[in-house]
Amino acid sequence: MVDDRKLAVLRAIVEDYVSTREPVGSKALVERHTLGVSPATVRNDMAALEEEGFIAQPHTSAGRVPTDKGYRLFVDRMVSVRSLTTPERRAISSFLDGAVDVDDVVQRSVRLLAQMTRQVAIVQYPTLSRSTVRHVELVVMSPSRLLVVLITSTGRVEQRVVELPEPVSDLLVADLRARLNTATLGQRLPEAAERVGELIGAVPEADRRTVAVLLGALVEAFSDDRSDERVLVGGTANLARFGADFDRSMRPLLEALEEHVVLLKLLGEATDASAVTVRIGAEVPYEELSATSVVASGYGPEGDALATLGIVGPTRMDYPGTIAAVRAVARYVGRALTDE
Amino acid sequence: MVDDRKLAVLRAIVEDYVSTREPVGSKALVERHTLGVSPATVRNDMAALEEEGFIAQPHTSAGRVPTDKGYRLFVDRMVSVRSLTTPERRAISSFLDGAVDVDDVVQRSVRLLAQMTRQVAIVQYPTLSRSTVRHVELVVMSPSRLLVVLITSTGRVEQRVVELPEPVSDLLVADLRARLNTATLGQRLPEAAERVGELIGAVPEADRRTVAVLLGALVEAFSDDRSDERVLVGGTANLARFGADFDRSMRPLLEALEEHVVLLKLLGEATDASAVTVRIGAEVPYEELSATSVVASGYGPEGDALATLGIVGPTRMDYPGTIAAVRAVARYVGRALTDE
DNA sequence: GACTGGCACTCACCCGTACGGAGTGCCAGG
DNA sequence: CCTGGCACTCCGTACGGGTGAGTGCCAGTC
Repeated sequence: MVDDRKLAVLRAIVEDYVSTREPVGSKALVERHTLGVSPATVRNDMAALEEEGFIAQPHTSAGRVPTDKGYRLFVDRMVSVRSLTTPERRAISSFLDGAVDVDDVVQRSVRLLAQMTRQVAIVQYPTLSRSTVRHVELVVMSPSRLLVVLITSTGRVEQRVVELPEPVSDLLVADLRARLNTATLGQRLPEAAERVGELIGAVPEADRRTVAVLLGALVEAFSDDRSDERVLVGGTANLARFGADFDRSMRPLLEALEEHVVLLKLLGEATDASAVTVRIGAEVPYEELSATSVVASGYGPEGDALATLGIVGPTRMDYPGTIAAVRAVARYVGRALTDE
Repeated sequence: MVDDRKLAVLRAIVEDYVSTREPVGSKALVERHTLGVSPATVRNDMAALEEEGFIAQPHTSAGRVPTDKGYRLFVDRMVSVRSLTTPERRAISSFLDGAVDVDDVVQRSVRLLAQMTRQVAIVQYPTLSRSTVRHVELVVMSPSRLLVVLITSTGRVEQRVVELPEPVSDLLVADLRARLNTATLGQRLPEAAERVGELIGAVPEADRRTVAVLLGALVEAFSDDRSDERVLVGGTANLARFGADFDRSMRPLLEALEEHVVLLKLLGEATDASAVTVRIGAEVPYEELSATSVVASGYGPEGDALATLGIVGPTRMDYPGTIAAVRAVARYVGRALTDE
């Protein structure tokens, strides 16, 4: 039903519409692309494409516009992700390499993404629960006050001061420190939290009450997921290019950008660090955002998905370019985090 | 020259224009306000006001619109800041009281401010250099690694791990800890940094080299002013109400909102925690933002200006309401920070 | 002298109409 | 199966007159 030439026509329509923002007609199409057929033939193909819901007419006797379904087909069947040029790669890595800590990496990424795609960029902070334990430190501040420090694979430092019901000996602390590190090193935080819970069995009966408090604090530090909800948004100024369809598409988007929980849902679950997800129009899980698309990707060191980043923009966007940009930034951010 | 009735006319024009967004004419004015005179008289006053540059006509035979100078006069001479009603106060304090830490206070404030004023709200994080030392802690992690913890009056915790060139004795650390705290407690950070520098003299010759490294890290923690540049923006969705004058006023504003340095300059120096500053149109230090006004105030515990917060909006805004809101939020945020 | 009512004038805005252009669907012929 | 031709639809724009809100000015009144 959808033969090669119809696909070519759809591709041409999508490309023209994205660049001109205007419904595209059969005549203009054959002029700008080398389809090798006459406008009349293109019209027939268009009628067929419309029949199947890939394109639509804003009104009778107007050109055609791709539908969500049309973009979907375009993205699925026709986007051969171009790899970036060497200068582009170099620009990205030099931009990210200057980062001094995790926060800085995230900030730079969001800027970079916004700049490259000319869309609104969203970067989720590396999820605590997906990162692993690099080091656990117990520090005696006073006989009954202990400082618990957790350093994760992404370089994040979490710390807690614990007030103990009874004093603990340095010996016990040293013992615990050693046990904790061997038990949790390299583990993901949720599993590490379980291991920590199990350690209570190895403690002398007399100290259990005190140690339980201490371990409790540590488990809490492990499972503190406030950072899961943190995202950074950038490139809002690119919204200005939305222009006319203001109240319809822009207002809800601006509202969504303030609700970080919404944004996280938009980005979706990070599945695989190398897979770019594209959600188009109605596929986006918010009705108000039915005129927007989301292009997202997981990212993380060594292809291990730590968190998600992506962009939000009008359904009418340059998918090949955007997908390439998101994929590239995700990859380089992953790399930058590993080097930390 | 500008007698009472002319002021009344100006006030009426400002109020009507703010609420209707349309040039206001003499007839409509006498209908909606009780000025006690006829339209013709109002017209004469209007001509005088226009002569002096307080109002202007978009085109001949149109109503009048306040100029920047007109708003300025309105704000200076006619805004009697209404105090908030008891329910309003209660709402504010209950909203802020739920905050758990400094970050949370700032986040809640920005939301509150955006909601109350229906404008874009900006809150600067409490400036480190203006807060005081609550506690300094030195913790031995291993013979040659020391953890330095600084807790400020606003509840912010800064920490550094210092690698020492040589091991230090617990005794020396205990001594330093005591000296540090007596020397810096309650001091503002910049002064505290100086005191710390002076301490080196009291240290035995043999330890100086090592201690210098340690004190250096502490001074750095004291003077780390990254937080000075941190601001939080909220209520961007309120920009949608700008509506028509899109590219002229909105795009530059959206761009400015991404540049935190620009925002800090917009908010201006916090002078006094109780003084609300109003910058109107061309008074704003950026040409692109000549269609916007900024209402800002310092805030801090006990009236001591720690940092600044405020809103940005169109010159056509409800100044009395906005000023009241900014003042109130600044006051309550200051209080909320003291309670931490 | 200050205020008022009246009057002529000026524009922006809102139609209704007309028209050109781009685009479509359909059909007959190669 | 493709193509050229043709009639039709409808958007966008331009033009023109009518309407209404608003102004400035002036002569009259308290």
